[in-house]
Amino acid sequence: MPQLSPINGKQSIQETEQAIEIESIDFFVRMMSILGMPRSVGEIYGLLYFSSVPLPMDQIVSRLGISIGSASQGLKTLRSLKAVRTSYVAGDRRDHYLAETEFRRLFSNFIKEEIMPHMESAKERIAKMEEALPVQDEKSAEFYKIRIEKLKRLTRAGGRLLPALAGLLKL
Amino acid sequence: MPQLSPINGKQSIQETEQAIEIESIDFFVRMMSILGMPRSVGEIYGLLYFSSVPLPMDQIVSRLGISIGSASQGLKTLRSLKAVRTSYVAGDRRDHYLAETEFRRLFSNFIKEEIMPHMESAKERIAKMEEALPVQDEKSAEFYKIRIEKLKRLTRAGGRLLPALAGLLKL
DNA sequence: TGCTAATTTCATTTTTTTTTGAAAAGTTTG
DNA sequence: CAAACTTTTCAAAAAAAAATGAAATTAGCA
Repeated sequence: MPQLSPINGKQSIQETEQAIEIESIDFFVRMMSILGMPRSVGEIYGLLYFSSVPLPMDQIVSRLGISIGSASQGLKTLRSLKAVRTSYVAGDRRDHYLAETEFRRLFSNFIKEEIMPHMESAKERIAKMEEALPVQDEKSAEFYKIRIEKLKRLTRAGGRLLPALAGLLKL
Repeated sequence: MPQLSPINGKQSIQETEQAIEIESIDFFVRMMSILGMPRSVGEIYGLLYFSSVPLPMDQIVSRLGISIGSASQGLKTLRSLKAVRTSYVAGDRRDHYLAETEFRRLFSNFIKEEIMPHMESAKERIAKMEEALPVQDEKSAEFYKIRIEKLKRLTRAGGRLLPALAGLLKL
C-alpha cells in the first residue's frame, strides 16, 4: 500500500501553528474561566501567548472572529491585570499587543487586584458581626464568639497567605 | 433626659442573632461567589455557619426565602464539597444540616474536587501541543518549545502548590 | 404494603453576564 | 485642521447561569 508522499506526510508549518494556537486558546479559555474571566479574555490571551510577534487589535478580531467591542474590552481587562502590554511598531499607528508570559507576575497581580479587595471588605463585615455581639447573653454568646474568631483567623490567614503565594511559585 | 428603659435599651437576643445571621449570609455569599459558587450556596452556608442547631431543609427554605429546588441543589453542592453534613435528630424524619466549620478541611476539599481536575485536563492539552510540535522547523520551533515549557512548569507548580496550600492554612 | 412526608429532578422562567454593533471619541498624518 | 484610521463606549441582543415550581422519586412509618 503506497504511503503518502513526504510532502503531504509532513504537516505544513501553518498547520502546526494553527494546531498549537487552537490548543492554546482552549487552554487559556479554561484557565481564565476558573478565575471567573469571560471567554473572550481567555481567547485573546491564548492567541497572544503563542504569537511571536505583537498583534494589533484588528488581527485579534479577525483571527478569533470576535467583535471589535469584545476585543477592546477584553484587552482592557488584560491590561488591567498586566497580562498584556502594548509594544510600539514603527510605521504603524495601531497598538500592538504582547502577552506577559511570566506567570508569577501575573498571578501576583491577580491576587492583588482581584482577591485582596474582597479580603478587606470581609474584615469590615466581621467587624459588623462583633458590633452586634456584645449585648448577647450567656452561652449562645460564647458560641457566636467562637465562630467569629474562626472567621477572623480565616481572613488573617488569607491576607498573609495569598500574597505570599506568588512568591512560592517557582516557575 | 430620661434614658430608655433597660428593657428597650438592650437589643433583644433575637435582634442580635438576626443581625449576625444577615452579616454571615452576606459574608459567605461573597466568599462563595469568589469561588464561583451561586448565591444560594453562599446563603445556605452562611445561615448554617451561625446556627447552633442543625437545620432541616424546610427551615432553610423559609428563613432564606428561596425555593425548595434551590435549597436542594445548594445542599447537594455543599455536601459534595463536604461543607455541610447531615445529623440525625431523633423522632424527626427530615435530614438536619450542620455546617463544617473547619476551613482548612473545606479548602483542601475545594482544591481537590474543583481545581485539581482542571489541572489534569490542562496537562492533556499541553500534551496535544507537543504532539503538534515535532514537525515544526528551526527558530519558531524553539519559540514554541519555550512557551510550552512554561506551561508545563505552571501546571507542575500548580499541582504541587495547590494541595500543599491547605496545609499552610494554620487557622 | 400502602400512605405520607421529604427530597430530588428537571423543564421553564428569571436573572445575570457577555457579546455585539454602531455611534462617539480620540489619534495620527498629510 | 481635516480626513482617515483606530479605539472606546454603551444600549440592545444573545448567551449562559441560576432559581423556580411542580411532577417524579425516594424513604419512613403504620
